[in-house]
Amino acid sequence: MNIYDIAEMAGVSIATVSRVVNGSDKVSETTRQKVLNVIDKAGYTPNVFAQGLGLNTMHTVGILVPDISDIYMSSAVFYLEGCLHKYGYDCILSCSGFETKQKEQHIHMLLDKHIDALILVGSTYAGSGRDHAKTDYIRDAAEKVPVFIINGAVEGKNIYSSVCDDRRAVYVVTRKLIGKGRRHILFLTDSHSYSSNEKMAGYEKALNDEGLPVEGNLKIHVKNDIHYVRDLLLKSEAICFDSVICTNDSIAVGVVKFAKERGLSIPREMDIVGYNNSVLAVSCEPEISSIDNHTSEICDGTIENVISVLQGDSNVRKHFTVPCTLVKRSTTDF
Amino acid sequence: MNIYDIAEMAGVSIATVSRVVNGSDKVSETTRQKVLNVIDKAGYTPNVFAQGLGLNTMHTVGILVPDISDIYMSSAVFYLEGCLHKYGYDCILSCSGFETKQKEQHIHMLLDKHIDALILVGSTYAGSGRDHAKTDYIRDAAEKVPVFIINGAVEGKNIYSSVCDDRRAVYVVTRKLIGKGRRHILFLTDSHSYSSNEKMAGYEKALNDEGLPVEGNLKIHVKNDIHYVRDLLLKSEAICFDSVICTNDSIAVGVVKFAKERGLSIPREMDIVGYNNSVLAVSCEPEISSIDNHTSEICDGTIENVISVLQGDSNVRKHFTVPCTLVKRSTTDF
DNA sequence: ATGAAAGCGCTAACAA
DNA sequence: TTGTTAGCGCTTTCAT
Repeated sequence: MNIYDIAEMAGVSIATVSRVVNGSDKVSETTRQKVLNVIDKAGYTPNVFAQGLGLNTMHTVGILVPDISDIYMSSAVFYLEGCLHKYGYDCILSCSGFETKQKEQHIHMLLDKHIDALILVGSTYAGSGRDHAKTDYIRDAAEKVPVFIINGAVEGKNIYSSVCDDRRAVYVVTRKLIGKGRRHILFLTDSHSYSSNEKMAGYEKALNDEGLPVEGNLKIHVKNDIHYVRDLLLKSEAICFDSVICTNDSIAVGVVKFAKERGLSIPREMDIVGYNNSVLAVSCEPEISSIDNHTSEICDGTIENVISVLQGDSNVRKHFTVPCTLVKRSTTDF
Repeated sequence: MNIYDIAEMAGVSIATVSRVVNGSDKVSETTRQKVLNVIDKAGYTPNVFAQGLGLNTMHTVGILVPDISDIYMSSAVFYLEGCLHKYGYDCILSCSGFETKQKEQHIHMLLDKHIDALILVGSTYAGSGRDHAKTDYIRDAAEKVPVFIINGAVEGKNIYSSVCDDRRAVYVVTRKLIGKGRRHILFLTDSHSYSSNEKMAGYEKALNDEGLPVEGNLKIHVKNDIHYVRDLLLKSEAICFDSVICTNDSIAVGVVKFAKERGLSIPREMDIVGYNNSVLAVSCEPEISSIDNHTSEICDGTIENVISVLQGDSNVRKHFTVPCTLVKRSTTDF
């Protein structure tokens, strides 16, 4: 069942069928209806490969994610897919892990499929935000298709990025903590990504602005694992702290478990702040105050950009920022 | 940069290039190397649309999921994508929601892309397992491509299904509960899916086998929402129960919150069993004993099937079952 | 072992 | 408004 069959059945040429299928206005209403009827009866769908060959697009965008089983990224993909679907785009999903080699390999595989755009989810793709060379592979990809980064900033032609204002969010929270009287604020992260660095920058700036020292042993890199974090803190009797800022909720849950094990009263003796405002924040007791990075807004905004760029719109923001907000629960009292 | 360019540069015909690219053995080693060199230098990749047009495949499989932000499904997709990638397949991901209309629409969109196979993740696609007509849309899809169901059983030509032995797992746990002396076991589910029904069947059979009545008000459908569950139970003073089996961990967390609010000692005064053994089970306090349905095994097994079917292998299991196991934590003591 | 040429199903430029 | 036809880049049959 191809365009020739439909043309014959409708008594028109394939060009006319093509026009009808593609909604051209250069077809009389009569023939349009005639063709539409035939198409409907025959249940005809254009062959996407042939369309792709002619137009060099199959209306797909590639979504690259380090780990879709991560609760934050899966919800991002959920929003992205939903928006894209509305605009008639399908998405090819690929999980690259966190290693550069693999990231590049996955990007190649996606580019080979002639995707219309590439979306990189998570700041891991933005490198540390310091070493320019480490993001060269993104600029390479951008030679072929527009690249959109969710929560990461990379400079380059044909690259569009979005971030949430992590630096500011952590800055504000840290100052609140200090204002309340905290003096030993632990900063726990599981990553060296752009986003993680931004958060840390906010943390350090707040300390500086308040005239407090930035203590090296209060900035710790941990595994993204509840029990690992709990056990690490239980073992680390040397470091003393009275509050904790975590770069995701999973880490924060580990801290809550630590505090309970130690018999600490939360938040009286220890404030705990999580990140991403995921279901993990409300699954433990006390429920965790968590910084919400408004994933849905970032994703919506990004897809708008994607569509604009694909439609040749020139007024597209190369970079936009979404504010973060602290969702207050029971592990803080400010 | 196309096959003609390569042919010219290598001084051979496009047919030869094609043979080399596709690993045909009807090429002399000399020319193979010559062509390979040119391809390498030029950085040539075949146009997948043209390949697709000729071969009617682009080596993609469609993955349909009701909600990728769900922690269980995102980890399933994680395994699936990983396996498929190994075999050189890309996956097109689509999130259909739980409504039949939408499911069908999404399946159509996937089929239009000429996917090589369709994977349906989650028992929501298998209907209740009772009403045959409700799964007709799956059989329709199976006319076009082989369909594989993760955790659901549907009969039909070209349909391959996999389930975990939910019925047995719940049966065993329920009997353990009864053996321990529990007499009012609450069963909480958020779905009417095949899997949910299986779990309930195991629950009921255990009660029957132990000579206990199946009380209607102890089988409750709830929303998949921690606070909703907690509040519902707090309000429901009329129903009395001494233990709870939940069809996912999120519900179980709600029950834990309820029990703590009521000041109940867990598991002395109340046993709680979760499902899926997700991170939610270990994020609360006490940590939840949860039935693990071995998602990775199901996914691995399914992808093996996918590859076999696509390679024309005839010895493929139409249906396989993976056992579930209870991961014991602190909300049970047997 | 290699090449010539006919499709695969569609879009779009050009003609009518 | 409609039709004719030349690609799009590849695979594959059939010669050689």
